[in-house]
Amino acid sequence: MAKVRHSRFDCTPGCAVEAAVALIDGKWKCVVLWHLLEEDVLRFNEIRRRIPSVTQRMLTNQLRELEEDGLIHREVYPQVPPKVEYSLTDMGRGLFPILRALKDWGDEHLNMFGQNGEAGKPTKDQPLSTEQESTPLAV
Amino acid sequence: MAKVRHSRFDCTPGCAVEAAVALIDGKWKCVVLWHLLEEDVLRFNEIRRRIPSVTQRMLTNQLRELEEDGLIHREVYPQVPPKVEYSLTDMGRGLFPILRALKDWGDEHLNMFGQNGEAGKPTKDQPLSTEQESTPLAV
DNA sequence: GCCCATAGTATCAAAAAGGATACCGTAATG
DNA sequence: CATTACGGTATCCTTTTTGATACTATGGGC
Repeated sequence: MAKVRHSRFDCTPGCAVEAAVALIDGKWKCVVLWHLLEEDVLRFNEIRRRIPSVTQRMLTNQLRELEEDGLIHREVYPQVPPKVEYSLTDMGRGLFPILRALKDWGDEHLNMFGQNGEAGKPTKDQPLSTEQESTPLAV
Repeated sequence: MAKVRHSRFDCTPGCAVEAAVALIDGKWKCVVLWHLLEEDVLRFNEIRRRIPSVTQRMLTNQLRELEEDGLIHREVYPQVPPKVEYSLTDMGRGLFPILRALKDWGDEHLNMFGQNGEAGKPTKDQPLSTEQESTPLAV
């Protein structure tokens, strides 16, 4: 994902948007960023414990990509039980308005989730797809 | 993508964020949304012409997912040369602050793209060669 | 001597996303 | 009669992403 990210810039007005989306796109990146916004500094397993269902490999991947993109800083302490601290860079902290806007939108429109877990899954049995009966007439 | 979207809500503070990201996640969704923000109403092939490198199948997919998520409205006119109009719903228009924030961030931090096709990391592909900036770009 | 914690790698397999191509039915156009 | 435009489907294939599992090195506690 971090490899071919900037391969489609044929969308003139959406370039920056897409580029920014690409940075926070990833199954766990937002959550990681969010936790780092809250806690400032976290070690690898601290993050892991805060996101129970992430696997070690995925967390490593996401952290590496975030680091490549300059959003987080990785500080390795040459200790023998390894110690690695993750924190946001200035650039990463700059994402706050985006995450804020995302969260606001989500809170406003998707607040049916979050309280009861799996609430509405509008996959294929939701009636909002085919408006067969009320099609406006042609001109 | 639209199928397993709400399957990981174990991230207490990031729920809404992730849910919102999931909606605009997809290779062409942002661009489509952006164009619809600009033009209000567009037909299928109008969108297609504005995004030259999207395939018919992908555009259909993205539009269907956006529709499923309630972000766009699909109006089918029962004409014989088919006519389908796409427009944003209120919910879709509500995404504007997000896209705005994304674009601002991108403009601020990634402005090395878009003007001169260097300075980035073109990776292994073509270094984003087709960079014809000629559209009005009113946003 | 054995096990745990730390922060990862390596490898394989499955699933999802995306791309390429061909096809559909009809109306108007040439 | 053939072609074009419209808005898609259907099918096959490749690439990308994700998951599961096993493995590493080392020091300290038991």
